[in-house]
Amino acid sequence: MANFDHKEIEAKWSKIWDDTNLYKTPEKIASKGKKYVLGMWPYPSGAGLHVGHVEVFAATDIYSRYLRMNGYSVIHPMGWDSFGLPAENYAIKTGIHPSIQTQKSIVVFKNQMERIGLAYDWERELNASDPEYYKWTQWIFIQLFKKGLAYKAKAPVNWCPSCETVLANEQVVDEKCERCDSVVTQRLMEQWFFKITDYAQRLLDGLNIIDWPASTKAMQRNWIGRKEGHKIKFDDIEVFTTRIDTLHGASFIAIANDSQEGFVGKYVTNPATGKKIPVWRADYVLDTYGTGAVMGVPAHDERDLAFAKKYNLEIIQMQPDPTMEKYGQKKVQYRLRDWLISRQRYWGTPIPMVNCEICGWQPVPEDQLPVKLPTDVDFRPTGESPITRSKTFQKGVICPKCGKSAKREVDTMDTFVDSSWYFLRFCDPTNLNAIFSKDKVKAWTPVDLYIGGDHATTHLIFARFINMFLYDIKLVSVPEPFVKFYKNGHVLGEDNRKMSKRWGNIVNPLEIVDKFGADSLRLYEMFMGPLDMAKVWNTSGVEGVYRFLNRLYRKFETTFNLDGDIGSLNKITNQLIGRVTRDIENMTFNTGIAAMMETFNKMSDATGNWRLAWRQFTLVLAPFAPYLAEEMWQKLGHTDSVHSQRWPEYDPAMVIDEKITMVVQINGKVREKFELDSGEAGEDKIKQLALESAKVQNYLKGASYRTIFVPCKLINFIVNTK
RNA sequence: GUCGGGAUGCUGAAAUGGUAUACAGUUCAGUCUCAAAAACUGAUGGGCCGAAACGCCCGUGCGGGUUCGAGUCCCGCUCCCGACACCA
Repeated sequence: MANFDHKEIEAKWSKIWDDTNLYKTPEKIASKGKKYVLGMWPYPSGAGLHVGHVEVFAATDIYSRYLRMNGYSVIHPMGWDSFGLPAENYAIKTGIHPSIQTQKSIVVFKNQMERIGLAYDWERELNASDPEYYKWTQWIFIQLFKKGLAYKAKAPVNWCPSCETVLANEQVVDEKCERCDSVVTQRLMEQWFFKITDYAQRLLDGLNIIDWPASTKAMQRNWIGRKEGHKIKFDDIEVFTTRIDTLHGASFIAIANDSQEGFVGKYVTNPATGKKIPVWRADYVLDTYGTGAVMGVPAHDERDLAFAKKYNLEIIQMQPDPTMEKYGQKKVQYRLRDWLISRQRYWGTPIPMVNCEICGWQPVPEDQLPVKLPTDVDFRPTGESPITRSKTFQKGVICPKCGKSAKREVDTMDTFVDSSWYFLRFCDPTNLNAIFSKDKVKAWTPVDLYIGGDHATTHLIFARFINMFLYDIKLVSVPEPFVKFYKNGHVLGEDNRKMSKRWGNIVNPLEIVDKFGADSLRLYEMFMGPLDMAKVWNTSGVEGVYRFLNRLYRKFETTFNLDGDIGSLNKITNQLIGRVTRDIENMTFNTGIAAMMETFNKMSDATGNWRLAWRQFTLVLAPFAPYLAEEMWQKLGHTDSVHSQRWPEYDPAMVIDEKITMVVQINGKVREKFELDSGEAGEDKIKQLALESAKVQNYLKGASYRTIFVPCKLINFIVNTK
């Protein structure tokens, strides 16, 4: 028998869903309430959608469809994190402007997303590199500046001498440039920072009220790195320590070193002992943490000991003494550092600041936003920001304060700024007068379910920070933007390695769609295992779910019209509804799909009203396999979409099996099984049956015993051996 | 080193403290076919006893413990993955 024609039904239903605007976000929120479901917006790369994207997007798609069927008003939007280095590098190589390449990639991505049946409201589509979007990214920068939370200061940055450009930390791998393998050096440059350190404690506290994976929370806690300790003065040198109880063992002071290790040539007083101790420069002391100086206690710290041994410094043996606390002052120290957002790159949001020789840095007046990215720019790297070379960018720029001629900032912002607030703009994506309407954001936020990669110490902390800032200036109504976050595990290539051109192990999701259909692709990726675990791709697994869908549809075609009395079918589909409901709620889609397969396997032996059974099955299948479910729904005689139906109710009374297998254990080992009517499976009955069994008798043999009875499960005879 | 997560058949994996290996894949055998593919049926942790059936033993990384009963809880390890890392 022929397989169902996935290409035909996908084309047919895609068009109808599009024409009827089926996935439009409702204007008014239903009495049941709202749900905001979001997958991290992707960078639209030239390579098109990756199977890893599909995993995230299929998961939010299933969940949002389920919530919609449960009567919630659901917002499930999508957009493009389109600024960034890959497009710029491509431009350097080919001369094609990044906006052209980006636009092309977006078209490809969007097409591919539609082909895998993702239920997005495209009327809310956003694009980070669109001036209508980055205008408001700039606006946020100015609000931060006005509150003293954006400032410019000298800072060391990563510099690739061969590419002649600044690199982000993520682009430095083992101290080498990710692209050309040159050793990266540090340069001191004037940079813009966001003062995220002001929010350190609140970012830490907020973790207690959100439902995130333990690992992501732990990473953020470590990153913030709160430590309670003491500041201690050794004359004019102040140190930070968490072990003030070892103060009397401090035999030297080590300060951060900007040239070479060695004795500074001066002594300071240990306040606890009154002794003079030497001050040394040491490699292991960081300028950026604490006070940039530590007290050296060789007897209690390995690094201090190593240093003391190396330079033959005194090692004082002692026991910790809590009374030392009186020599210091309590101090909370964080590891978190301010967020460096300047980039000497072209393809990003221009920093909306003007430098005046008299008035200093001034924000561009808000009515002059956006500061548009100039198009007359040679992207080739020369060591300065490419925008410097624009002939138009600085034309007629005046200081907003004094009106004299001034210069614009030529750096752009880190793309993580763009993605720190996009989830808010989705609530009111086309607003021309404001960043968004407060009411609309209040209505839809927080995000109820957020799924994506584990950017614990980048995107996920930056977005919390920006949201918290917007909360402080009363634009946003909740301090935490993402109530529940799920991270997806990586999908590895068939050879167990990260998918990469280098290994030639990349699976193109669209090839899978062509061959097996969008439903099979979705189902397979969800069936592979738990969402957050790393998975290895296996194409024969796709064939497995494909076979399942074909078997299902063939059976459907020959039975969907059969009416009949309520038979065993009704019970199995009721059980299915119960299981799949629970599995979607728990985000364990793999077991939900297994439940559908199991149910289908059972259906071949069952009897009853097939039409009713298929109706239930189709509704349960709909979030997972939207195309096939829609086709089945139509065959069942409906004229409206399966995706606007209510999620089926199940009758708990129907779910109880009338036959129960009771197990008889002897000392915890299974020795006998009985099938019983559920009404009869009481303790007395099962005990009587067990005692009648020759096998059980053999084990009991007149020995004394007691029993443990677990209703509907088992009876355990504990025999007194000896 | 610190923090987090894991370890179950040949593989992906399932299992509110209660019948371990559901659901798939793989492989093998069979049906159909001139043949192959597809589809369908069956088998697929190790061992023992057997002609077969029935049955028995061992099995969830290792060693202990709690419990009538442990993949699951507790203590101590080993290994793997991820993040951070001279953070005082």
